[in-house]
Amino acid sequence: MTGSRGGVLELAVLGSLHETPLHGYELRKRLNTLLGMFRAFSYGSLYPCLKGLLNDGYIIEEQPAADVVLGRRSKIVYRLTAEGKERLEELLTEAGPSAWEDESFGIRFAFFRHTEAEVRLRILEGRRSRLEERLDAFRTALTRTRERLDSYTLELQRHGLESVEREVRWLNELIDTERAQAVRDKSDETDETDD
Amino acid sequence: MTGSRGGVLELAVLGSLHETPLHGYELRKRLNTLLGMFRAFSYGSLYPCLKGLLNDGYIIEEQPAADVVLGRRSKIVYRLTAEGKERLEELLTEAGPSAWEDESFGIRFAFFRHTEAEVRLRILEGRRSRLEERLDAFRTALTRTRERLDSYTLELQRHGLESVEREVRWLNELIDTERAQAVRDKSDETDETDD
DNA sequence: GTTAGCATGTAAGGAGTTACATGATTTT
DNA sequence: AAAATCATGTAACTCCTTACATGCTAAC
Repeated sequence: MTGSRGGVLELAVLGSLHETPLHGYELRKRLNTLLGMFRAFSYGSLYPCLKGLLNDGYIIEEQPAADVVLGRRSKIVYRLTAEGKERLEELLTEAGPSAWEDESFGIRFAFFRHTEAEVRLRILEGRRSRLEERLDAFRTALTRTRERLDSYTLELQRHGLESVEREVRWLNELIDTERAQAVRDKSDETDETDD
Repeated sequence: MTGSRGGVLELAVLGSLHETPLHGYELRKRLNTLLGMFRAFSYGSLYPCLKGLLNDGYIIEEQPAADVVLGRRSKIVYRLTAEGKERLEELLTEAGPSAWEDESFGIRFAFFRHTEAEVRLRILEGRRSRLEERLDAFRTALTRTRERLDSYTLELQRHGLESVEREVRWLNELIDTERAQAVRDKSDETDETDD
């Protein structure tokens, strides 16, 4: 509890290291491949973040494997500790605004595999209402302003609107799938107890 | 040249005030309607920005109109100065990476009406190659990593990929339109000189 | 008469980036 | 032997947000 980084990088790092131990350079590449369409991190933020996580005991330097030992130093491989796993779980459990805002939703979704079904649903629904608020605000503003906008502004808004509506449809499908899965899980449970 | 704000807010403010004088509160609402689907600014950044622009002589406080005078003070209306118009033109003329990155492209596009046709084309093309780089990097990474990803990660990447491809198609259409317009403008010119 | 919205501002801080500095290792 | 890429790190800075502080005005 020393570093209090609280950004989205912390989650990204902990989540990545949960899959497999990695060194900084490789970690960054993975992250930027995983999230390439949404954002990219620089070394200038990654290394200090790793330092902080190390300091807090969430990760440790792994003793190098036999085949990497001789001669070549450098390459500091980090591994998640038990405290780190706990911390990651804690981060993945909170389903608040910080989970469905633009900057963080992508990373949250990327680690849905490790997120509880209930939390997944609340995050998807939170994201959806966030976007719907945006659509409502836009439509309200449209009726309020009786101004003629130029064609570029109009085209920008049309495209933005379409993008958001498209994401809402995507979320609808995901939510349906999650709900169906939840029902199936429940009936499985019942079947078992009914036997 | 004192403030050196250099952010995207400066452009947004100068661009908005170029259309019509406004006070801070109203300015923010307009901006957040105009760019609502992409981003939103807070008062905490807007007011200091206005202060800086005022200090640099890019904007001035307008003497209140007769109908706003009596009783009610507050409401500081800002108007673009000649220097401010020059500064705006300067900002709108530079067609570098700062024009087609994620954070700034939307605002740049929103003020395309005030941007030269040539610069418009270069920004649209710059944005497109930026996105195509992203697509290439992704596809390269795909062939490199022979790892099985979980369904959520896969779904995230699929959606991200589709979003970017969709924007590229949108840009293609815009570029075609711009090019056609440029040709038409040129032939108009020729017709006139040919007479 | 109190809530909601209009209106302006500041101080502290967050979450990153850029640019720099350094060196090992692999490829050409 | 030069160039590219792998690898780690820091200091200064940027741009913006959050939270706070203040007061007016309109609507219910």
